[in-house]
Amino acid sequence: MHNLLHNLNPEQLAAVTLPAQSALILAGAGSGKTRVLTTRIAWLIQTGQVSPAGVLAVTFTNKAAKEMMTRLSAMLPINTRGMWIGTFHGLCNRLLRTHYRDAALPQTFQILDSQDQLSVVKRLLKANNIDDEKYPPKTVVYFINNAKDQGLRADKVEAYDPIERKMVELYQLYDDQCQREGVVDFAELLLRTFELLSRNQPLREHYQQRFKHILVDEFQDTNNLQYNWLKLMAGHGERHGGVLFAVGDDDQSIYAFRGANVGNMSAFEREFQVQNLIKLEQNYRSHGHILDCANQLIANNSKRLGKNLRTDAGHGEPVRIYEASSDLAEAQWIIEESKSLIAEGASRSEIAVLYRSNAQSRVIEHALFSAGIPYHVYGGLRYFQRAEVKHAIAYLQLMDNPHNDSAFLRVVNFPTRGIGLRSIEALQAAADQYGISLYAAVPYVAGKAGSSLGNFVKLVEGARFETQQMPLPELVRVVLEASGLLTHYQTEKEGADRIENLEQMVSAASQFVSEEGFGQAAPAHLGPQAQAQAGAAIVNEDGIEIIDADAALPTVMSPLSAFLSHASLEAGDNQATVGQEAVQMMTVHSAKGLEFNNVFITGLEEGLFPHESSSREEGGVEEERRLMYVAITRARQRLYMCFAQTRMLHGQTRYNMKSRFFDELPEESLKWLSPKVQSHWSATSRKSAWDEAPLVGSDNAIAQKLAQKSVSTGAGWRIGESVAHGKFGEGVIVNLEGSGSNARAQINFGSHGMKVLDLSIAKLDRLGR
DNA sequence: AAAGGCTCATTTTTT
DNA sequence: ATGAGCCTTT
Repeated sequence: MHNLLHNLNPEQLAAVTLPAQSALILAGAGSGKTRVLTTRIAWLIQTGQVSPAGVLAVTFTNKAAKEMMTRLSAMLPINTRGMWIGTFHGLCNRLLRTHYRDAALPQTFQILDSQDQLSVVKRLLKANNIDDEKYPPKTVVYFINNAKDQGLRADKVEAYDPIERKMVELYQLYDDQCQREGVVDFAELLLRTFELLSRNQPLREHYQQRFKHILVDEFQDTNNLQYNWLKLMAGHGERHGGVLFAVGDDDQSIYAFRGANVGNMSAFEREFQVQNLIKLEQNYRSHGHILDCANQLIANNSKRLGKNLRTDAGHGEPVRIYEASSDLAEAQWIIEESKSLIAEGASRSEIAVLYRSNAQSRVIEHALFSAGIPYHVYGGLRYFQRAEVKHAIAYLQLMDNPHNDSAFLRVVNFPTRGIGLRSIEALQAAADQYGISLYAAVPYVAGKAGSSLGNFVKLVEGARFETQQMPLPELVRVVLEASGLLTHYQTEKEGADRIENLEQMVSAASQFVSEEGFGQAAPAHLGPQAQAQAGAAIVNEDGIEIIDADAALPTVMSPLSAFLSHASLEAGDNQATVGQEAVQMMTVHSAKGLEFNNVFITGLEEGLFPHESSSREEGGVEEERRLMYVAITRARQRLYMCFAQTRMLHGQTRYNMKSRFFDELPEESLKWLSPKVQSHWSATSRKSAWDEAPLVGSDNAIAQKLAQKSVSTGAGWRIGESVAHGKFGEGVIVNLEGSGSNARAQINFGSHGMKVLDLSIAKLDRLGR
């Protein structure tokens, strides 16, 4: 036991060893949050306060869940595989698989990913002749998900205008359609579980009594449904209840746009009468200057629970700030600095380039590529989302649940087998008429179309029959062949990568089977204890028989069903080159939870970061500031920030002011690097027309304009330059016109708007550094 | 059924 | 500027 608690600081120790009461742990960035969470679980188990089966640990991402299990395994000699550690969605899936009957779902229900959900809605709009201009599918999806996240079914949503009434109607139709198909979307997993346990008292009490300790990670990211789900599980306001241990950081709440409600933290404190609030403020990650920046910046937010990070490490290097003349120059600077970091011995994977929006990555990628520096861009399509993989999955889905219309439509004519639009329309009509799935409607379609469709059905049935006794990886291999997918891509000229991805699915299946313990004869792979339990009914104190989820899971789910859930719930990696020794590029959002020795925060300009759309939303700028806080706290040793005077965005040149966040940082922790002014005007190493234009002339109209203007005014003002005006404050010169005494400047004063000032009259100060 | 042309939007993302 | 989705053409 002493081993476990060894090396914990006083706050961490207090959090880990709290009594069995609800607690809120305010865990600052880099304060050892995951360590506290996992050590708490280990300590509870080791001291005999709870058995591994009595722990429920909830995370948002599979990655976090996996990490928790790995760390826990290292601390205790237990098998964490059977433990209830997972994402909200993964845990709900587990519960619904077991209690599918009570949840009114087919045993082989399948999970729609966002793409599939959108396609269901599009189909629905078409089938009901609804104008998709007036009701854009994306908006409808948003409406539905939003309602579900609030815990509301269609009959409970209040509509205030005809549009909303129609939306509610569509919501109902959508749910009906999903029910017919035997599919559930992500939000449905949670809502269905919530409703199941709300209405089924014995079941609810069973789990409430079972889960003595519930632990939640990233609590600030919970939405209302998730919070209510946790309340239900913890038996809040009920006789049977576990203890809720919530860990989060309100300063790192950056997902309001997808329904996260930071207010859940204070709600939890109030509703659970939390006596144990512990702040983890000791930071083990960043040097002093970096933390000072983070602290001073976030102090500008009004709604905070309050927290200040401290470190024992020294000040370290000051934060270096660079004002680039253009986005290209910004990228070039990042290259130069990265090169010297690498020359000093920094590993490339310890350099991260962060940006507010994905569009910014392009220029930087280009510069890194030209410089021959390997890089890796986060984001993009994940493995299970790639078209060819989704096609293969669709065949598997049809074998397991033929009523999944999305899967049916995806592959009924892929590879092409002469089933065109007309056949599908006829089939859809029959399906609508009888209220059945497309697959089930096939026998009702006569003629040639009927026979092609019939052949497709035979193909699926045949594959199902043929693979009945096969281990999962072999099954996948057979389906890849039988579906014609492999042959199809073999004949295609650009198909090599796709074939490779398809082949990879066989190994993904092998890996899944061995890692998740879903061998063909499932119970044999479990430990003796689980085998004894498997399928056994548990009688609770009310004398009601309940099949507990972990006893029943392997018997209730075929390896195929399990693999399909896995494909939906864990979309896989996004690139072939994982873990390469490469510079890491990502949005600030995806950097959350990561840390690097060297971090660049780029594009720190008004309109970009903070993003312009944030000023329109209530609390938007505060969320942007938290985002900036997350960005800063990713850095261990060196932090770089930069911005550009001119930037290409959406095909237009923009002149942004530097970000307001610079004004919120402690000057003594910063080192402003004077821009190499001539680099913008005379750089010859760069091929860009933009940079070369003033020297050699070019057909780049904007560059020419720029060059002429800067000469014609003679006053020395330059487009992109920052200035200060007595009345309007700081601004950026966007354009220059006229010359001599007629010289005027068009200046963007941010919140004071765009002004055209006469340069011979207006008093302007240069703001260059 | 594939290829080429047009319009349109374009913050952030996991499950 | 760029790419995705949709529509037209071959």
